[in-house]
Amino acid sequence: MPTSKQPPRRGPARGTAARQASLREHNLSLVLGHVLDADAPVSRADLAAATGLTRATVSALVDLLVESRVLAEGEPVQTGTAGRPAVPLTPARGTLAGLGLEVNVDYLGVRAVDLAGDVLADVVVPGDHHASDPAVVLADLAARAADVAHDLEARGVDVVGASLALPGLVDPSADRLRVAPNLGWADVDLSALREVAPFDRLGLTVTNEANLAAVAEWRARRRALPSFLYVSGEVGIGGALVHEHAVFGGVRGWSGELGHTTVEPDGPLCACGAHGCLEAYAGKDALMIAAGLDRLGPLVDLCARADEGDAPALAALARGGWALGVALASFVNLTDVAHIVLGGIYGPLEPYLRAHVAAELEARVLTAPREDLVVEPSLAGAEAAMTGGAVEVLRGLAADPSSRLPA
Amino acid sequence: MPTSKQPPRRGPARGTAARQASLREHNLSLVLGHVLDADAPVSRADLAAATGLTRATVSALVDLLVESRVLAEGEPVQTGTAGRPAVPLTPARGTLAGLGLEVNVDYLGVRAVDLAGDVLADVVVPGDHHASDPAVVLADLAARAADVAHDLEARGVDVVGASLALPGLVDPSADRLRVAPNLGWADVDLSALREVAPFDRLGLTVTNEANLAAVAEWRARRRALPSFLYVSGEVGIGGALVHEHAVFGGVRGWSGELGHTTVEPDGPLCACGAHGCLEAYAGKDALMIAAGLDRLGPLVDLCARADEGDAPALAALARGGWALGVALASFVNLTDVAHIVLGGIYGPLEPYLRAHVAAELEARVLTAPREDLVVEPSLAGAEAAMTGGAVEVLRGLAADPSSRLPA
DNA sequence: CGAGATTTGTATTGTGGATGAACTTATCGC
DNA sequence: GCGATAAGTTCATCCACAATACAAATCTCG
Repeated sequence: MPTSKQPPRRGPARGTAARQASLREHNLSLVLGHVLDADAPVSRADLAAATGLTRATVSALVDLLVESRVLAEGEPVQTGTAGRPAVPLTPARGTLAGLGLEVNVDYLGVRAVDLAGDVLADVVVPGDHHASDPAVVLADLAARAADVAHDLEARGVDVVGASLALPGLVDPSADRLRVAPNLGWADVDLSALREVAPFDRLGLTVTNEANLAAVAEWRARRRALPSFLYVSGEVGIGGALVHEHAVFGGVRGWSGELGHTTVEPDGPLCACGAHGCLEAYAGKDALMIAAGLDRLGPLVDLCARADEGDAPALAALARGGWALGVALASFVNLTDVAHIVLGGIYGPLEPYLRAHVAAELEARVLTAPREDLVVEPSLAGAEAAMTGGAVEVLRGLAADPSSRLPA
Repeated sequence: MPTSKQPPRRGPARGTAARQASLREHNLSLVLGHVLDADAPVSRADLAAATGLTRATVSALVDLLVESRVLAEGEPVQTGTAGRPAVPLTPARGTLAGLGLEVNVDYLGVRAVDLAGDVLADVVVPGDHHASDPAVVLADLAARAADVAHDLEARGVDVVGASLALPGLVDPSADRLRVAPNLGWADVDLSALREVAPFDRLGLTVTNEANLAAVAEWRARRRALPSFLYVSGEVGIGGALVHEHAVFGGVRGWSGELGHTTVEPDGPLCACGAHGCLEAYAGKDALMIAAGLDRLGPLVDLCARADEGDAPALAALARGGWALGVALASFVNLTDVAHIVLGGIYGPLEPYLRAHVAAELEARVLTAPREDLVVEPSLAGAEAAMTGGAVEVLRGLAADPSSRLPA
């Protein structure tokens, strides 16, 4: 999880001493998790059966969660069966919200999501941030975030945290953005941002855009897909592996540079200085240029050309799809992931890429003859990373609801 | 961890209800972990300071662990400082042992290791298991394991479990070996093996050889390297990523087929049916044949030729090292791992491969200009997977020492 | 329509494990 | 030998969950 950071320890026996209060924390999180994951409202009795706790214990925990506005009680409904009707419990609406922020090449924005999944605020500001000044852009973003937080709090919503998505390599330990090629940013110190309102109150975590988009995808699939690879196609190509409902964040906290998987060692020169990287075949710039279009033009131009049967466009997509398939096949052999979600520009392009990707996967994945490998376009919607950031904040809350309990 | 298997759940709130006994389990494991990780014997007071538990609680926990022969108390030593001398606590020697088993192409064996790291029994039987009959080989292995377990128990050693390493894709959910190309095994049902002595008593987990070798490497480095990539070079090439002291086991429990990373999409045909896989450049067979040697010959032949300056041998190693570097660069870009350990045949070959690997990493790894990336030969010793299997059994014990408490 | 059955949720008492303070044990320094 | 110091133990207390009993709300059936 991008949010959790433990101090480094020498051995495998991580963690800290467990005391009585730890039981509370664990069981609060357990109960809350069951309510959040459920498709329909559940009762205290349901929770007791599902968790193995007694009804008395569940009641005590639920009362705490209701009091702290995390859960809401509905009106009892007659189900037609014998017995006292159950009180339905649901995630509270409009009480607590996570803030998801994003700076990307062509927009910035702020989105607030509550525990029920409702979007309480949504600000998306188009703009060209190519070669922009980080200080200016981030100050603009902070001001808009402060406005949103202020409005929400006036409406009685507690904002519990904020998460910023950036299209680049983030180093959480050094608290800086290492490099975001498409913004033209490098070595941006992020610690100063945490001193600025509203982040001085809310806190702020900064994460790679693909990782947070993957969280949004996970939620969009109703938390039902435990493991998948999210591929974020933009100018660069990011990947985020979700494994057992957790984003695998790379060894040092940043990762997923799928775009710099080598496809052909002596292939075209990539912006990174190496030859034959996936990005040089299947990044947005590479596709647009190969199709004879403006590098900065809208993606729909490429789709339109392809629909017309334009030969250069089709060739660009075939080559991009082929390269993507080669890179994904290696990735699948390494991780055995069985589900691949194509996001970013690959969402709309999926119909054009599909066959080319599938052919390489079929030829190169070891388990292809025996196992199903699903490749699908993303369901996470527009500005997925903004949604994912907000969801990630709420996931942090769900992992430790005791932090929100009234004193 | 290969040993732990939870039932699949829908959401992120994994785990089960925490009750009072959970505190004991957690804190027992915490205390034990500190003793196992320590470089020197520690006292109860040290443990209290390190864990945050009170001395009273630590004492109670340690007494349980001593009683169940997991920890041993030494004689108090005068340290020269004031105060009552501390009782040094160490992992018990010769009381509990894990059994590590392995079937590989040219040998099979059984190794027993205790909590102190001593090898209590070691049986390695050379033999050619190319195209062998799984039933015959596994029956042979079981008989030798039973002998070892019997001898140990006659010496008062409790054997707490067994772990089998196989050079292939293991599917723990279906309880079968899917395929082990170099043994010529495919779709071997492993559940029957669990009914045979001694595994009917000891239990048995089956894991990919590279994953267990990585565990051995982790221990050989004194548990001090939390994250690294272990590369197992044999006829095939496996990889195991250790992340925060845990083996990343792949999404479905098997993984790490580094050997089938595509190096050149139109490269030489690989045994898997695809073209240009790493294995076709840098697998043992590929190297030997390219050097003009017998595919099945000993590795020292290749080293000898290289030492003589034999041109085909040097060319084979250059090409293999180049391909390995290309594949590892993609892997590093995906995971940001900062430490690569070369095991199997790459241990002895490391001096010959080093420069070629490093050149490609330097050219292709995004963070190469800024970050140190260490590539080293393995320290885990011969038959690393056998050691790793035994260690893994003991790690399972350390994670839940309450299971060994006397009733 | 009323008595029993059934299920939900609450109140009460008991238990296990950690805490914290006081106590005992063993050594050092003077 | 005596105080200081540190390790380890004893014991009363607290806290969270378990178990049991009970109250509340609905259905079923005579």
